[in-house]
Amino acid sequence: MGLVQIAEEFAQQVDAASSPDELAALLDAAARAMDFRFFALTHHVDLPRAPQPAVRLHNYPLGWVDYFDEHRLGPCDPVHRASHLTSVGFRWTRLAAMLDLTTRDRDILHGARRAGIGDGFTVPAHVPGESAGSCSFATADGRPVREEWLPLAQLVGAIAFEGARRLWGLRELGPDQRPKLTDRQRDCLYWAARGKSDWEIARILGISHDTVIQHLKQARERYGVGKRTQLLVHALFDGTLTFVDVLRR
Amino acid sequence: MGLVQIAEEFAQQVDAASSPDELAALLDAAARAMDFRFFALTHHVDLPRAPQPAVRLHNYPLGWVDYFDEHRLGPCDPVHRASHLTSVGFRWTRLAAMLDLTTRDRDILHGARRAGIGDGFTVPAHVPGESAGSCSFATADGRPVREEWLPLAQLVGAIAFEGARRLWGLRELGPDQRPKLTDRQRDCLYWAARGKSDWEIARILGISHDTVIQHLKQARERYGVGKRTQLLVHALFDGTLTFVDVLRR
DNA sequence: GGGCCAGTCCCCAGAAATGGGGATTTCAGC
DNA sequence: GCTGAAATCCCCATTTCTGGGGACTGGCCC
Repeated sequence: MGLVQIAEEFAQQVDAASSPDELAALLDAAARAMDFRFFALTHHVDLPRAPQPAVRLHNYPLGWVDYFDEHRLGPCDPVHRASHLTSVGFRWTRLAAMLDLTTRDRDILHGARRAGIGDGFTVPAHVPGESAGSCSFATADGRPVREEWLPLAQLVGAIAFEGARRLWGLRELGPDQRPKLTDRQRDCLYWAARGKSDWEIARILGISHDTVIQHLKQARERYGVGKRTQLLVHALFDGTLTFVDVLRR
Repeated sequence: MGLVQIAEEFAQQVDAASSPDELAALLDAAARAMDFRFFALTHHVDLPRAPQPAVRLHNYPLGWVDYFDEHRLGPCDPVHRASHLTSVGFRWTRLAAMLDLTTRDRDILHGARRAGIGDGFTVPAHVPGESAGSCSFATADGRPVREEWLPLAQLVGAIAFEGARRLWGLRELGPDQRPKLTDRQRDCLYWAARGKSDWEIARILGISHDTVIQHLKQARERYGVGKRTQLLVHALFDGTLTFVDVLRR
């Protein structure tokens, strides 16, 4: 069976999974099939204090997990930090080239090795507005990473992360929970998000100041919020606006 | 040659490419190899310090590009909006399920069809705090998307995006140029994002109204923006805040 | 025709945010 | 012991937003 067929089958199984445990089992099997020993799919947060729900699935040795949590490595683990710098998977051997490794980083990598974790490959996964995350695969210490599996690992990691997003309900909005804005309301909100005042928006759209106020007023009503900031967050969350829209020059 | 071999070869070629034109040629060839006709790699950037040209590589028909620009569709293209809601590639047929399509959205999709663009597949890509974008592949109108190529399209899209980041020099800017907020600034922003007024935040945090104003003032300065809305967008984009934080009840 | 909705415009009063000045304390790092 | 950053507090004036009232047009659907 070709690698891509494996990826497709994996995707179907992930789609069918209905619990984090099932997803973990699928990842465990996939990791082993690719000659890895460990997997770790996680949001990069300080888990002990993070607001739920943050994603974390793995089959790392317990000793390592305890160490990790005790030292609050979520946000500072070098593998996680490196995964914030790229959009495709990378081998851990490239870490030193991607980051300036500090003494502490080296300690962390050493600690992992002592816990039995060998070489690895990490697939970053980011969705704007959500915690940064990644899906890593690692060999048992002493065993090499098999290059020929890495493209598949990239696919499997991405698919698994998206599956986790679904299972954790990170973007669930009830059937008709999504308020709809009119085109004009969205126009106004778009410029408001870019930091324009109502008066400036009026000039940009060629309508009166009062009309802009009116559109934004109604947009707030539709989302049931009273503040421009909340309106913006909701619109970004449900895809009415995107970061690209708002941040682009 | 297996699909994964194609991906590996593509990755090597992208690594070797030394100009956007070369990358475009590689993408054109890859798209055709996957039975697509068009590709479009758009890469929108937000780097307050170093103004970067936005990346746009594509082989769309000129008529469509003109239409797109004339009507200033950039900010509202539904494909771009959807690409911010997921971490894996999606077929355009799923757009309606991912977003509420407005009349204008349907017009855009119609316009694309009239310009000869058929069905497509879009791979989102995001690096927190730095850039977001996507790589799309589309068939000529009337031709179906070949499902069996989509896993490869996912790989090719991701590799191409990362190649564009390299070619546009985005990776050399150093990781930690982006603004960091102090704990207190983040506390204030967190509550501001949830719609609290400065006065309410002061009561919640047990500090004076003026101090809250001060923290938010300095937070705006760090991001180089003048409005609360912009501050919020930047913080969400680079992961300082997440939707989970802000929308959780 | 009547109802509904999007879009446009107008008014007002009060609350909130922004941009400018200041200031002190505490604590970590050199 | 000095420096710098963070956190705290205070004042001012101005702009901007929010919530409350209205009104008129042009489509669309039944």
